[in-house]
Amino acid sequence: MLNNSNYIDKLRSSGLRPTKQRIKICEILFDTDKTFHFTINDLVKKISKTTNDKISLATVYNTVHAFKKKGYLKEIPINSDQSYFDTNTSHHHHFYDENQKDLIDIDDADVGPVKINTRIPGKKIKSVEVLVKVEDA
Amino acid sequence: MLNNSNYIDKLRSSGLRPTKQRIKICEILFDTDKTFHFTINDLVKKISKTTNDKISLATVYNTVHAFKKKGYLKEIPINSDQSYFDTNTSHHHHFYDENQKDLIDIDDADVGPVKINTRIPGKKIKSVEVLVKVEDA
DNA sequence: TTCTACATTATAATAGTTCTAAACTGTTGA
DNA sequence: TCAACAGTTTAGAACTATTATAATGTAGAA
Repeated sequence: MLNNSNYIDKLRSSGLRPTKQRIKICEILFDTDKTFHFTINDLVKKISKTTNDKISLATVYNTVHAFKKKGYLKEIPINSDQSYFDTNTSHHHHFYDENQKDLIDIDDADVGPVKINTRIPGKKIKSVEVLVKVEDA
Repeated sequence: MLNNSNYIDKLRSSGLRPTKQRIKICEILFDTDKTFHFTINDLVKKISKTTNDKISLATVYNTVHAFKKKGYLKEIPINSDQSYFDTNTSHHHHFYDENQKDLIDIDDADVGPVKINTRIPGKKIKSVEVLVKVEDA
């Protein structure tokens, strides 16, 4: 678990000013061993639960986007409606529970190697993501 | 290539009334050997290019959703902003060109078998989709 | 043809996200 | 230390994609 001064260093070293809003969001997102998935809405709720200071919605968006750009968060493509983010930035895959509308990590090691036997000329592969949709058995 | 009376049969047999708007949209979506990807916006533009009758936006949404529900279209999860649909409803995967914001089919046969070595208790796998993000080499 | 249920339409409403411009605050350097 | 600047936050407006609404229209059955 990191403490605030670690977050300050982390932010500063990535060229982001360590403001109290950003530090607070760091605490919520990264102050745990577990990684998790969230929407902006989830994050806003979590902020209002854990602090009395309100952080404006625009700041939450700005911060999440800044963190995504710096590689501290990953965005996960799920059927439209809203953006899901993942604090686990390592390469891995996902289950998506269509009944519970819930995302669950799949460790990279739990997915056999994915072979792509075709290429697009002039393009290089950036990532290969597997989304496994599940439903009640 | 199908003609209108085929579309009328197709619609009727799936319990959708063959209205002229639906037939027009069928022509645009299915009147070609090739399958393709589109957003609602793309489709609206294509409609206004190929006909003088205007089809209201609400009808386009309704029709696309009806077709999706009937299995004539697939929705593809790509980073948020808007929904992508695919006239290719067979099982297959996608390249997503991050520079051109373009989707390209990958034939199922061009992706080696994907092994998922973990399960969620009480859930069964509905689909396994691979999204390969590419960028300029 | 006439009736009825389903479709279409324009428009309003909603939800998620981004923009804007003013106020605020970390940081730098005198 | 403190002023000044550049980056940040903020509230609210604006924007975009999508869905809901309620009136009008139309396909198909009798």
